Amino acid sequence: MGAMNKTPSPKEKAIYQAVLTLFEEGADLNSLTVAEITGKAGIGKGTAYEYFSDKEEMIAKALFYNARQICLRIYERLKKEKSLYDKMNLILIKMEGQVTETSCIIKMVHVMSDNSIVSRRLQAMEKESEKEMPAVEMLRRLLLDELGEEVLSPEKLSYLTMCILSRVLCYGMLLRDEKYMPEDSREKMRDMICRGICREVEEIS
Amino acid sequence: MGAMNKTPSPKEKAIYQAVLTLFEEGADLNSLTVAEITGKAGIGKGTAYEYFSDKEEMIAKALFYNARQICLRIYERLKKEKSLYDKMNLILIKMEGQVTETSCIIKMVHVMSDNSIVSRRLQAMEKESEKEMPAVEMLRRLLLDELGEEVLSPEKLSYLTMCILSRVLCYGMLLRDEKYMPEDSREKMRDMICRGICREVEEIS
Amino acid sequence: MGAMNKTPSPKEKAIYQAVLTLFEEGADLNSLTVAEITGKAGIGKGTAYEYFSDKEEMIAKALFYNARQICLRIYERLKKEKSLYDKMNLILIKMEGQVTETSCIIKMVHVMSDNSIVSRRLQAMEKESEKEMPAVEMLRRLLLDELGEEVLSPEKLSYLTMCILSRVLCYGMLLRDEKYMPEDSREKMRDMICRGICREVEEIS
Amino acid sequence: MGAMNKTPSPKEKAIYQAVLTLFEEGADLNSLTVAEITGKAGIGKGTAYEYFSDKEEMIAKALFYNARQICLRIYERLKKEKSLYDKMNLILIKMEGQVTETSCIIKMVHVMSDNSIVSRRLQAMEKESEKEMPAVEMLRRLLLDELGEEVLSPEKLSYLTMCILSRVLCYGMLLRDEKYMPEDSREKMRDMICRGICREVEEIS
DNA sequence: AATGAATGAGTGTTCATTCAT
DNA sequence: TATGAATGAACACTCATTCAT
Repeated sequence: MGAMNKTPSPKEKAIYQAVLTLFEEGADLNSLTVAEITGKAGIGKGTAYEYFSDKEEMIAKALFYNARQICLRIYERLKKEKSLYDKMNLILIKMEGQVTETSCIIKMVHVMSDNSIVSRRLQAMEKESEKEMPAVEMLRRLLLDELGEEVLSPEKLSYLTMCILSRVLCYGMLLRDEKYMPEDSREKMRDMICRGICREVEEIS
Repeated sequence: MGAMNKTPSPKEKAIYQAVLTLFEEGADLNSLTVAEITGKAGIGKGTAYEYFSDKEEMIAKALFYNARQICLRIYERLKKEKSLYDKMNLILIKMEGQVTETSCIIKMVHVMSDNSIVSRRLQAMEKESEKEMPAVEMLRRLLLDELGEEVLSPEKLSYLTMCILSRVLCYGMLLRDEKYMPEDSREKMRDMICRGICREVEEIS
Repeated sequence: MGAMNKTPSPKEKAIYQAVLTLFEEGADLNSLTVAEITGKAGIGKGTAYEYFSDKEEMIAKALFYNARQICLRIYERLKKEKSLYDKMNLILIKMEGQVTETSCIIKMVHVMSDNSIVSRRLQAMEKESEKEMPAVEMLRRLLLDELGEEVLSPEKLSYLTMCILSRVLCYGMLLRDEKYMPEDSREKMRDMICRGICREVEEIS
Repeated sequence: MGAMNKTPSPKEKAIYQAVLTLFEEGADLNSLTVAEITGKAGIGKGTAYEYFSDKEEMIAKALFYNARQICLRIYERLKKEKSLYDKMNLILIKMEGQVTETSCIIKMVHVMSDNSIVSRRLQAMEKESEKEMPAVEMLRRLLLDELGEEVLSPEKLSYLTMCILSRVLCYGMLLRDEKYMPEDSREKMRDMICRGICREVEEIS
């Protein structure tokens, strides 16, 4: 019932933050335990159940909330960059390093395509709140800022959004597989990706 | 060392097939149980442990094996298509429908980026067997067929491979998020994607 | 560190008592199951793991605690006997009958010399708590009461302690092997043992 | 059916030897597995079941057989020693060191007083074969050699046998508890024990 | 006779969830 | 409202035993 719209209570925030921290510490979201979460949050196990109906809700809402906060933050930061190229480049640079803000967002994108219970919760939340995944929302806004409202058909907007998201995932995968990549090689790679995105946006719009 | 190279024994195959079937039935790979797997495979629980050291190995090897088989099959099928555009389009078409061969491959790509135990197993297998993920291997081969060996620098080849993979993932996500999309809308989307891929390949190579 | 020093909580006591009861019912300590123990203790299986890290700890601590309690009780009882002969005789008499308090102590002595996990736990507890096995502690105190502190060299004290303990074990074995022994025959045996002990104590001290 | 009386077949001997070796390697008799035993014996798992009805029989018979062989060997060796004192002293010296022939015999004595299945098997074998535990048999023979047949009442003979056995156990326990004991200290201890035994034998006989 | 692949009953342990305080 | 002790269902994994070859 639109829980997503209210400002979370301090206890809820504590849970959200705990999940984020655990994730940043390298935990596997699928094997997080309630004890770990509430322990990290500094509240009692029973208390968590006053605010969430079960473990999956804790994690799903935490992912959603955190991804949203991070996206808002990144969005503000990106405003300072002039060109689309620079904006994209900044996002890619932010993906380097083991665990980053960005990877939390990416994680959420990933989880969306599990068949896990958390995944189904996230999808339900998306439906219910009529909000898209924060990452998608951010990229869409970025595109609208760039191209002006209503220039694009919804289809093209969807395409371009996903297109950018996929490039970002792509860079993430490259970083994983060839993490020995030296910085100058990474720079070339980022350049190819950013130019690819810009080209595509021009082409489509 | 290189267990991946041997032809799997009938029992191993039974396990692999069972995991595939369960996945096709919508199971969450992270909450598969050994009892489910061996039950579906029609063998005793203990028997599985004669061939695999633990549950994670069963699932990881099953994913790897199945993805490989499917990729080989798709690769053969793609040979019949003349142009890169048609090849890509066929891959995308194959992704439609709730559970498909392709989505099994995509699943494996996903799992690779969990922090789950299965994920770590897959990564170890990749290292050890010195084989890439089947999906990557297939796309790379496709590109080499298209452009001829050694025209591309390894960097560009990696980039293009990931680039295509991420587009495919992207289409998968679009299908999920807006699955109400009517067929003609999907067709437009596929067209944009395939053209995007072709454009990129030309541009880079 | 020194968990042995605290008064056990009610749940811990329930576990200790359950192990004792099961042992009295003739169970093999090596094949006790957690389900049996917690069932007999009247608590949930999970609860036991709030107080003990694993099954072996349950059994080892139970043996230690029970043996200690029993030894304290016997020690008080023995104070009423005047002579060493009478004290020893009382201990031997207490050993008759299939399952007795004494046999619980003996059991612990036995377990100490397994290579079982429980055995290693007991030995570790002995080290850590810097307390000897309750049976040894009791006999040593008995000897000190008899002979006065510091009359004996530590070596001789150790020797005499073990000497008595081994006689008691010996009587236990005789009872097992020739349990058809009529009472008057047993009495003669006890007499020989007690006289042997007294003779030895005099001789050595 | 008196299986104890026949010379064991080569496969049986292999099992017996395997159990002995495993024991010498520090295995806990309670957690030996059939796979370990047959593996060490170099025969198939199924084969073992042609000769033994179950795991417990394997272990019980192995203990009995091995203890018997060892006792015979020790008995022959002891003949070379002139006095009872020297014989006893030799036995004690043989007990030093972590795992020894002697400790195998002691182990059997221990197992006899478990409530384990193996223990019950051993007791049944003792009954059925009308043979005592090898260690007891050996000590009894030793005493008869020393004192001549039929000087002693059966009761006194039993007492003295157990008396010696208990001293040996006693030394074993001392070695465990104070294994830091320097050699000269151990020598004193052995002296006390041997003199104790001799004194007792004289006294009683 | 000898084997070892196959089995599944049995066990230790975990952890989401509840509820008395 | 907040807690965490208590719970027991659920699960991975082991291993004695069987039986087809």
